[in-house]
Amino acid sequence: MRLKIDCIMAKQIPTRADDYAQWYVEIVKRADLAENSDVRGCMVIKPYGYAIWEKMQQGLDKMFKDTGHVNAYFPLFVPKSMFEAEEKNAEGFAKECAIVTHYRLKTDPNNKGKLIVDPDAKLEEELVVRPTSEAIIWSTYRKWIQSYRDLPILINQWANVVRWEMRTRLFLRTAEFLWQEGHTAHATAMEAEKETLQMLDVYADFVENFMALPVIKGKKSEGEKFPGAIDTYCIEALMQDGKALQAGTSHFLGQNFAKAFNVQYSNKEGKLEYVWGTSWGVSTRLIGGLIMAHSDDDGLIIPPRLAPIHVVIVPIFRSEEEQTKISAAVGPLITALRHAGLSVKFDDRDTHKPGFKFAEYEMKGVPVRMAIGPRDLENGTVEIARRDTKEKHVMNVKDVVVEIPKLLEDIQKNMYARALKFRTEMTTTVETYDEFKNILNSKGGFVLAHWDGTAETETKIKEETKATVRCIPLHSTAEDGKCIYSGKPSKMRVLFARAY
RNA sequence: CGGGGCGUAGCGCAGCCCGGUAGCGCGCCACGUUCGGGACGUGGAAGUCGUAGGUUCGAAUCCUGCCGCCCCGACCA
Repeated sequence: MRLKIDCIMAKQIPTRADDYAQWYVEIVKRADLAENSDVRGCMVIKPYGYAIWEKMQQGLDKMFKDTGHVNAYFPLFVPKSMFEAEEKNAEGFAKECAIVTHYRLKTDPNNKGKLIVDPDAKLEEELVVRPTSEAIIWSTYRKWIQSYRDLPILINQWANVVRWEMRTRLFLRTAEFLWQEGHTAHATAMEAEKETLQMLDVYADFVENFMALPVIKGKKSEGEKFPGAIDTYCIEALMQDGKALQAGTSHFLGQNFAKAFNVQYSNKEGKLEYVWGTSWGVSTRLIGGLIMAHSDDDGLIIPPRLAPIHVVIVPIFRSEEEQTKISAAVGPLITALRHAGLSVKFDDRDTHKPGFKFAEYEMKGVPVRMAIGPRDLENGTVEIARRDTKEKHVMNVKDVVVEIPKLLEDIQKNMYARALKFRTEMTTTVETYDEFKNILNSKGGFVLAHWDGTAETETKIKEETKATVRCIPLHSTAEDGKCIYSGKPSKMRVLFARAY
């Protein structure tokens, strides 16, 4: 309470060290990314936040297309009987489904101006609001697939889904969220497995190169895998508070959905076989990860490749005359920078002072700020400030168009390097359960430890420490050891962490 | 669903215990001075006190019902 008041007075937000969760919420709100709506658990994504999502969409969509996928759109509603066809999938999501039971309202005869659900308009069959689209998509694929010639089907959809979570947090877990879900169908298991891993690589590539966030690729344990999948692969990223965030998943579905929806094809020998499937998705949760991984106590820091605005230009003037002169000088610069493919904002509002604008764009995480005042006009210079390090330096106007793109690249690289260094420092290898607990309670982060591979041990560790097996890393070397909990033999270390 | 808390101006809150007809900060509007790191002064607008009922001469304040939200837990791949 006291902290809150102080923060408002000082126009500052709680620091990460003070209260990480509150810091996160304040960044989201003050950077104008999103806010809680009047609908329980659902957020309004504001223009600036949505612009980041659009950047993510553009980056991912191109990568999907480059790997042969096309976009399509399937219905929001799934008839209950269809939803329950794949048993494990249905069970896994049953507890968090919103269901449509009626199709009409009517005026309340006992309460003027109010509406009630019309009891006569009960649906013959309830409609589930999709928490994920495997069911509706596989029931459609059934109609599309007869022969091996119809395969593979490589489809992605950009959509919203609803999962009625008990507790929600802006971007990280909301009742409705935006995502993309890829759903592919293949003739062979090998091809489907290859697709699963290919998309995992696409996600890792995107998160590392666009979001500047290193990830660990791995496989989920039996207990953590997607309901209805044979194998779930994931990428795990580390946030600044030492907790892990699952940034994307790619599932090898085997023939589970093909069998549930009876999707068969004739192979070259004329024999009927069940189709092999995959699904994979990332969501607006990535925005939450972006914030938690990179931002600082002064606000958001957006990696240039996802920044809606690359460069903001703040003119410094006292009189209208000065303002006019600066605008004239800035004009060609803006044109040149835009020609270089950059998104440039010239903030010449005279309703706010420069200091206010500096703080505002720092809060919004704009990678590069350029200030131009009377002094610069005389010297033919501008002041350049980079958001990631807060460093400022004076630059000749003639160098701007060449130097800014280089600077943006440097910021992108620096952000990745910083996040990688953090993750490296926050990854600990332990041999004993005591060590394991100590690390979790002192510094947190990723912990590499031996595990016997059983669900019982996983559950016990989770109950006792709140840490879970994030994944069984794909690229780690086999190493004989003993499970930290049970002492049973283990062939390799797995990645543990407390997670979002 | 269990435990706790809160609904008062756009936002954040005080007032409630001890009933007398609503206040503070930020924001907003106007004017002036400011403008190279979140400016200041003066004036101003803005609230059926969540909702329905009860007690009372009188209710933001006391009582009861209802609604909504938040936090902790359970839940959440």
